[in-house]
Amino acid sequence: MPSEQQSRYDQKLVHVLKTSAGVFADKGYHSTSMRDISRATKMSLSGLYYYFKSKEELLFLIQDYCFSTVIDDCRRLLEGVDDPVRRLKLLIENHLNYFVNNMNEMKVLSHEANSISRDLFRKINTKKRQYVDLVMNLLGEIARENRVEAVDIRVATFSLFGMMNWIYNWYDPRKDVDVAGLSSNITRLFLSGFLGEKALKAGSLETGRESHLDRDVSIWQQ
Amino acid sequence: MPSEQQSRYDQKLVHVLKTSAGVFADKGYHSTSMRDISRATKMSLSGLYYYFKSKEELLFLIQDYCFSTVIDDCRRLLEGVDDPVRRLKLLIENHLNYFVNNMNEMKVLSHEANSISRDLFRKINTKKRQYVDLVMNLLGEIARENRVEAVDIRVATFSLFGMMNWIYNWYDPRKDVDVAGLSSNITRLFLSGFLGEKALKAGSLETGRESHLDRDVSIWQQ
DNA sequence: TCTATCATCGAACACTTGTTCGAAGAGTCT
DNA sequence: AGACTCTTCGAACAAGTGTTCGATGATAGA
Repeated sequence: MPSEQQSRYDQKLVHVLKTSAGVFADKGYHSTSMRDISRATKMSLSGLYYYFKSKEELLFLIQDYCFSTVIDDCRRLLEGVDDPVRRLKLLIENHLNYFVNNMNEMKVLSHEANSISRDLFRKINTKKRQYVDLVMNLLGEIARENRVEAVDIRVATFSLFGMMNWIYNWYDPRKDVDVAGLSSNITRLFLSGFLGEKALKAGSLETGRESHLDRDVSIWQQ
Repeated sequence: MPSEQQSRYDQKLVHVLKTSAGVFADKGYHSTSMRDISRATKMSLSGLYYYFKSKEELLFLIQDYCFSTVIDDCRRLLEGVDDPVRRLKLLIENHLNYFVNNMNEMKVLSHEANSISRDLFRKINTKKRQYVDLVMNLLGEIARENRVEAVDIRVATFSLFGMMNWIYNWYDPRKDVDVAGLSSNITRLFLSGFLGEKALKAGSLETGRESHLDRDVSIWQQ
């Protein structure tokens, strides 16, 4: 519904990207052949190259599109929210929600980060660094406000990312708690861990089920 | 010193495994060719096949050897320790210490878990499941003792593994805190997060620098 | 020194890989 | 209809893949 303004080209490109992401997520980038992609997309081998000029660019398009959306959504969500703890909670919620609903793409993004050459890697990495810095600064702010001590901010930052990004290794939507549960669990786990004994004083830690995210679930809004 | 009982064969095998692990960690398993391994080990292409019968078995040997050591070390370390919190702390310490000192092998183990075929995958996965269960039971015990509520044990378990296993994506021994610091940070982060406001009551959470691990640092004890 | 096992090697094989190219189909305008 | 661009395709190529095989050097026990 959001826009039938996409050209046939865009629609098909999106279809190819999504399908390819599924195959990459399943078999891994390097052991997926262009023939596998051709089979999955029901397009001829050479026909694929009308949409990108190399297998690597295909990977890049998936990663870039996917990551850009996470960041944009995040920015939009945090707009106007000042309390850093609240900001962090929203960020975690957004990240996990997106991850679970676009597991294939996010797995490719997390797992194949180094399967890409220098130039293209740079492009994605600047965005990634911005995102990481956002979290790191947020944690720094929270630490200052709550006089958190004896915690290395870098370790804390990447511990949080580890908790969130590792889920593609184990999370099964059919067996495990739903996204809201996952989100509140990880938020509580990390935040009260980070704040330590000061967790209660910090307030705003109610694990309410009131999700701020019932928006579209797909990256490619198709 | 632990044993010069190794035959020339064993010594060379270990050398090949360690070198290969380095290449795999660097370029990834699937985009490393046997010719790359041949170059790195300074052995002929065909000569390699005297030590394993396929590229996949090489990967398996690395993973199996590496993971077996982590588990064995862990078992030995936990022997006789009863307090579950203490047990968990030792486990985390062991895991991280091993990870940092054998970054290549552990990266291959974490990152290339699915690059292996069904049969061999099974072999490693039974060990892995034992290890995961150990942690999961430990957390269950701790949760019961301390009346931890509103935390999904499975989420908590894999969050911990996420924190620990993600480090190959960011940890740089030259820039970051040392292993002891990493260990105490993550332990504190996770444990006081898991216990929540009951962290203090649980005691034994002093982040003492008294490491229980000044033992051998290499997997292959060469 | 002879011999049997261990360890290594060069050369080749069969196969898959990513990518290209020219041609032909589909779609839309005049 | 024709003309023009957008999209798709089959066939082929050069390069790289994992693996095998028979032969040769090294090693150590008799």
